[in-house]
Amino acid sequence: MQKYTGETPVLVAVDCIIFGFDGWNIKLLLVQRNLDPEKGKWSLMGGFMQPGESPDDAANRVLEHRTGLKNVYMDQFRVFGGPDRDPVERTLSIAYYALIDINKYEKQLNDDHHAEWFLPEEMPELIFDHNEMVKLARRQLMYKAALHPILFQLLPEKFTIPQLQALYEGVYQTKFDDRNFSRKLLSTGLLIKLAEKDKQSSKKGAFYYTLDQSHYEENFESFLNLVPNPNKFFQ
Amino acid sequence: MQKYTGETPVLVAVDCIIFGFDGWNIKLLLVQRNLDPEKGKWSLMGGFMQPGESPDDAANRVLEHRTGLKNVYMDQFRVFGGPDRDPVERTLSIAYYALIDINKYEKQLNDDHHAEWFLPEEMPELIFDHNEMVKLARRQLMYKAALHPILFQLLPEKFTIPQLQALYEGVYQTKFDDRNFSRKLLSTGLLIKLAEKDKQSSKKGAFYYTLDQSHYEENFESFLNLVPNPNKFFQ
DNA sequence: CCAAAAGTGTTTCCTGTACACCCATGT
DNA sequence: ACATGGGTGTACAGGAAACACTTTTGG
Repeated sequence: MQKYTGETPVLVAVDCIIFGFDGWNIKLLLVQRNLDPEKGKWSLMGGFMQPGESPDDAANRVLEHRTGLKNVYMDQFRVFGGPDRDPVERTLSIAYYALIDINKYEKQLNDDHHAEWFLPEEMPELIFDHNEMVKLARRQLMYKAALHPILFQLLPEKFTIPQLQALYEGVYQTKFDDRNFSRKLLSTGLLIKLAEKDKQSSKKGAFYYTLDQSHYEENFESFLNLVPNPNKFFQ
Repeated sequence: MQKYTGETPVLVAVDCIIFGFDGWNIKLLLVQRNLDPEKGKWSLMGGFMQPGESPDDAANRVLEHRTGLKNVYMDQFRVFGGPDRDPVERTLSIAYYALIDINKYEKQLNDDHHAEWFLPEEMPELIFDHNEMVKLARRQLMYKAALHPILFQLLPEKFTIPQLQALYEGVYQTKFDDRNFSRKLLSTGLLIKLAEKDKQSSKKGAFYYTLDQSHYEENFESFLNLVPNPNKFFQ
């Protein structure tokens, strides 16, 4: 077989920044690295791309292996490729962020792999350039979630509007006006109201909603305005 | 030196979708490929990432080598990594789009490298998955230019508002209202009016403007609304 | 009956859009 | 004078944001 001679191949890895939401806070899933160098230190979930795999395949495999979840929302957001980013050998990393429903996550795997959920403020130091990856992923999430309804991916099938709001407030670290928030979200036409109420967090109870899947997919690329004054977060 | 054993390295390339604007139309710069396979066929400008180079370095090198231009606006927008995308050998491609001032481009290099500017509608078939890359790059350009003032990068130092409008109309393939367009752009505070007028295209003449560089950089990440009814392009 | 949270109403403001008109000037 | 494009003025509609109030129900 013909080859491109004289070119130097490099290793290619994928790294996943995995976001979850526990009802109050956004959290990140980290693992303790099980190979040298930096064995035992905290890192993102990642792995090398295998022959026959596309980068997306690799990212999905890593995610399934670590969390037991398939068909997860993922966004490839940046390649990290500085020549010295991995001290062992030149490795290119394709970074993805993933949004998962924390309730579907299998705790069993968690323990097996020495994985743990962290609040962004309480994260330990990570290996290599993983700190930078997390920083960029959080920014990217804020950017995209201001325009597109991706945060639904972090919630269970049915959820209440106050839950949804708590999620947005977690991502943007601000309080939003309750009344405007619910009206804004309802006006998108993305939500289907259910008969059932959640009575856990209040006496009156909040109605459950689900996502209108077809409407969601059709208008996903359009610009919405889900966050008040988004520019204040990007200046 | 320690190594990750058992992992398969792959070649990594960068490919650049280079946009230019000749005053009336958006154009794309393509080259005739000078190595096998597919020698002589049209392709994007690309090259392999070299040891010691980051992907951004590689993209800048390719661009400078082919156009003579440095410090060009580039955006890494997607990795193309299907296992069979290059028939010769597994190659990952990191795709960038670049926006250049067509007047600064050196025609000499053009001829040397068998490069040519094409209208998007008149482009030849390209090798590998380059057609798909172009398609995605054009979409990405529309997306980003609706929110951020990147299209200025395609114009010379000084330009008139009608020129700017023609550019936007080229990118979105629509007519915009002249009066609203100029008012909207002026209200961004990005433009500095010059004393001089361009009398080429009208008797009254249109004032030249330049970009307020500091304002541009400071607010680059904020959302602007530069395009009327942007959602119609993404539904 | 009161407290606590859900969620609907109302008003104000501002921005995006549509459309009419005046301006400058080379021929 | 007049045609041709450049640019400003105006008027309206709809959406975003600020703030008030009612509704529900467990204790």
